[in-house]
Amino acid sequence: MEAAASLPLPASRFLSPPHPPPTPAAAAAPCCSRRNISCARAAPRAVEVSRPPPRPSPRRSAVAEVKAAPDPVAALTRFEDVLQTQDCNIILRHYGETRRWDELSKVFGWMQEHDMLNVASYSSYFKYLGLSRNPARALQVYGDIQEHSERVHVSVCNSVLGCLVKNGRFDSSFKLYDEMIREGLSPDLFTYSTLLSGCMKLKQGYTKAMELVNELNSRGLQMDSVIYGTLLAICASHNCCEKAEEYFQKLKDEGHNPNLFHYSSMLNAYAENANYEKADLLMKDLRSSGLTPNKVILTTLLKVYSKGGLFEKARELLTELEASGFAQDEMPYCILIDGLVKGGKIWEAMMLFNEIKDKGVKSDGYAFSIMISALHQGGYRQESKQLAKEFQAKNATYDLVMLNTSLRAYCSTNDMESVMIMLKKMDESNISPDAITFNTLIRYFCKAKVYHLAYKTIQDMHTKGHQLNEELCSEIMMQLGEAGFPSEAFSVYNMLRYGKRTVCKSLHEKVLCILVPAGLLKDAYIVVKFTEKTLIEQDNAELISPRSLENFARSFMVSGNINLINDVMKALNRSGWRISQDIFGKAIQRYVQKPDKKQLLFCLLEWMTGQGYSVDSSSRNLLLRNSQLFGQKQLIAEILSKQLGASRITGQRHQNS
DNA sequence: CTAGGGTTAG
Repeated sequence: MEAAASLPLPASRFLSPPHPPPTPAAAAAPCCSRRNISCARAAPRAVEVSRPPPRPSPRRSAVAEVKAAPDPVAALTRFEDVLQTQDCNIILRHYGETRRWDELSKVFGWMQEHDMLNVASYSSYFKYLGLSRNPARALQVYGDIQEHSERVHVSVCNSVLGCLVKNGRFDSSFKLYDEMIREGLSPDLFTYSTLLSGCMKLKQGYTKAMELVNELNSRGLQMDSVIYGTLLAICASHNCCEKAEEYFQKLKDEGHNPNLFHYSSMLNAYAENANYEKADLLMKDLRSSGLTPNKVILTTLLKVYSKGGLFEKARELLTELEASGFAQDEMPYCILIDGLVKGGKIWEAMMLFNEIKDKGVKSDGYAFSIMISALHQGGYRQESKQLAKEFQAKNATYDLVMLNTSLRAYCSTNDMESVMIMLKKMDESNISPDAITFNTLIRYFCKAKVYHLAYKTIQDMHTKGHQLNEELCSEIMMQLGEAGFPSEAFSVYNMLRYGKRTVCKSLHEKVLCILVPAGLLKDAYIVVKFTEKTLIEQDNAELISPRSLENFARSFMVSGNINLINDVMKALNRSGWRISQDIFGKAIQRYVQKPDKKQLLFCLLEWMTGQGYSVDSSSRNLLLRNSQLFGQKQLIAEILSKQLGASRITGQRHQNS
């Protein structure tokens, strides 16, 4: 077990040529040799007597021929009458094992058409769809299974769930599992194991894992050693140290011997809190139980010491790792470098970084990214950029983290050319930017005062479904307003508003102060209406100051869309602001200029009466003077007198308050 | 001749 733990994956799986020699003899060789061992003792003579004729059966040779054919579908069709489902499964697995995904799918499609699928076919196909990173196809094929007994078959279910988990589709794996249960799946230990391994990288993974453990127990299943390993790993990565200790003890109590997986997870749990005393005790326990620490154990212990600031001990341990040949790649050095940086010893970290460069330790860029970030954070911008350049000059391959790290180094030294090179690299390597990338760029474009680029990047970030950084974006919203791009500013406001449940209260007022002077009154009205809605939902104090509301109202009455005037009045009133007579006066002036809107005018006046508002004397005179324009002289006079009467009662109340 | 689980780094 321990030996297997530190061994890499079987190399042959990756080194085997894409088209292995299809000779039946070679394919059968391992099988024969295994049989010889057992058969030699049991019945040595029977082999000679009962050996079948060397001539292979027609089914066997058909399988061999399809495996070797350049066009497997054509070959399958040729042998349609000979092959059975289990033969096709052999062929399917062959294309899976040799990683020929295109042929794999074609063979599966052919089997589907010829109604030659059984649970084994599905299980295998889902496994390879997992390996070829195609969970969507697995979901689709699973969804198309008609036969109920196949849909809830535990191996079919386990394989499709495994495919999802392997590809990071944790949410859909849990959803699908619930569906399977509803349809009648009886999950086994492997089902739970598969789902639990999905909890490892999930933010709410610990809670979900506890749910699954309860469920597993209530079904009468017993946790095995591997499940305990998974659980310990989940506890460690979710910083539940005490829970990890509890499970570790339970594992022992149930008669299991902890192995190196369990110990390494425990160490990892202690590393999170830098609990080196407990880690040392655990190491004693490990050795006394007869286990030998492997590369992972020693590396994780190094993490405990590094995080705990025990740099002397960490150094010693690193030397031990080197002596054991466990320090051939940069990982253990990275752990110590990272610890030194976080402990404020940036120059010691730098020295170790240089040391591994001199030693020629194999690097994937991790050490570079740690140092580039460390220098950046320490304020050594130029040095940080130098390292980024050095990495770039090595012509190494980039991943997302390395790109982000380099990008930040270039942005903070205002090296636009290198920024563009990084973006090009990102494109070429098909790496999609994440929130960090976007925010780095937005911050940079903002600082460089290239607001249109900042805006474009915000838009891009929003479209790709990332949550915007409110502080940064509201800063750019202001800048866009100042630079004469009010529509863009409003668009940023909307992206913030729709992206988050709550935004900072002052955001609404800020955008209003951009929109009103720019004459974008309809947009300003949308802002006011929205805050009115928020007021109802959150029941809190004013989001927009009376002063800004008044500015908006005045502008709207003068030049806003006349058809919306009444709506705006109502919205203003609902937002808790007492509309001044001056504003009503402006509205009435507008209506007097447009007599065909008389219905709207009447509505306004009626509404005012209902709300206890009244027009001032000059508006009153204006209306009476122009009442013939509206053709309803009598009606206007009536409405006004009713309003006057009403306001004598309520008006006083408002003045007093 | 069905699927299938656990440990370390930016």
